[in-house]
Amino acid sequence: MSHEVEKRSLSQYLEEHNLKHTKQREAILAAFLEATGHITSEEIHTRVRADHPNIGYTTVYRTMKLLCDAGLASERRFDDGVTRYEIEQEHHDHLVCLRCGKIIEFECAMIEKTQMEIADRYQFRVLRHRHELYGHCDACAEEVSK
Amino acid sequence: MSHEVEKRSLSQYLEEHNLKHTKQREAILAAFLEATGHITSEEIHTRVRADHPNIGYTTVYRTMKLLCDAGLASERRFDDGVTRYEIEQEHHDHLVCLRCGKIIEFECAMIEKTQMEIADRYQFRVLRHRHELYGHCDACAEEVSK
DNA sequence: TTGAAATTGAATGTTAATTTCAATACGCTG
DNA sequence: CAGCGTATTGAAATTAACATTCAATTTCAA
Repeated sequence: MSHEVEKRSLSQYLEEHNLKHTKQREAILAAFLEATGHITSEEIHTRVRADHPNIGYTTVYRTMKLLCDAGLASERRFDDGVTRYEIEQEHHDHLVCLRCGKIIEFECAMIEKTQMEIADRYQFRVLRHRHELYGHCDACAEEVSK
Repeated sequence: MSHEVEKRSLSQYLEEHNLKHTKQREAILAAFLEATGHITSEEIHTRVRADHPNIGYTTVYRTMKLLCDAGLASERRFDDGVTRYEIEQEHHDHLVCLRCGKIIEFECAMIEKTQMEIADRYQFRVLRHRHELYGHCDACAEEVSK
């Protein structure tokens, strides 16, 4: 059985917060971890339903919020207006293809540093940021120019 | 009379696209230009109503889209989920205070350059980007720490 | 096993954006 | 300057995504 670390992490969070350990939560966590990339609650719902036909969308929706609180997932909302979830990991930013929806992650210490300098200049305390580059990925750029 | 340049610019756009020149469009443009900063259609509607009580929200909404198409305004949507409009100008990014809503503009050639280098690395053609730093402005940071 | 408390999920509510459609205004054309 | 085709207007309805409600059900500690 995989994802043992995450399962334990969820259990710990549930215990610490006097929340209950349910099959639904377990199943949703598993479905989320098995998927790769940036996935919507809808998509997670579809996947989780394959094995657990009675799990409702609302439960998926609420569980994803819970996984975010528990530090296992993080929420992203790009310009298409739908919320997606990704596995929580080191901070990074995104390249988003406007044609095929492909999402590439990047991180750049230089930009992070520069951005703090800018904030300082305005006496601004940065709590979080978003930095997204929208355009066309390699394959789509080729298609478009045809 | 002020905003002559913008008025002419709008007229030209309307003519070129076989659209009609109406009092509403004129009034909405004026209200938008008189306001400073990042304003919602709601707010523009309220302002324009002071002088023109019969102009409906829908018209403001549509006219703001039109002004964007005409290159006079640009649309922004920060993490609070409401769309705001700003006067079209040189490219820049934003610092957004999560407490008071204050929006500070910044621009940084260094970051722009670095970001293009990153895109190149992934063979990605950037068409636009968003770079937003969320946190507390000077005054709010002080309040919060009290 | 039992019962208080948390969870579930269908249905409903919310919020902001967007579209519909009948009435009206614009601005050519004659 | 009157007529007329087309664009525009604005109130109301619709949509889309997120969020909440509540009665029924499940969990888990005692």
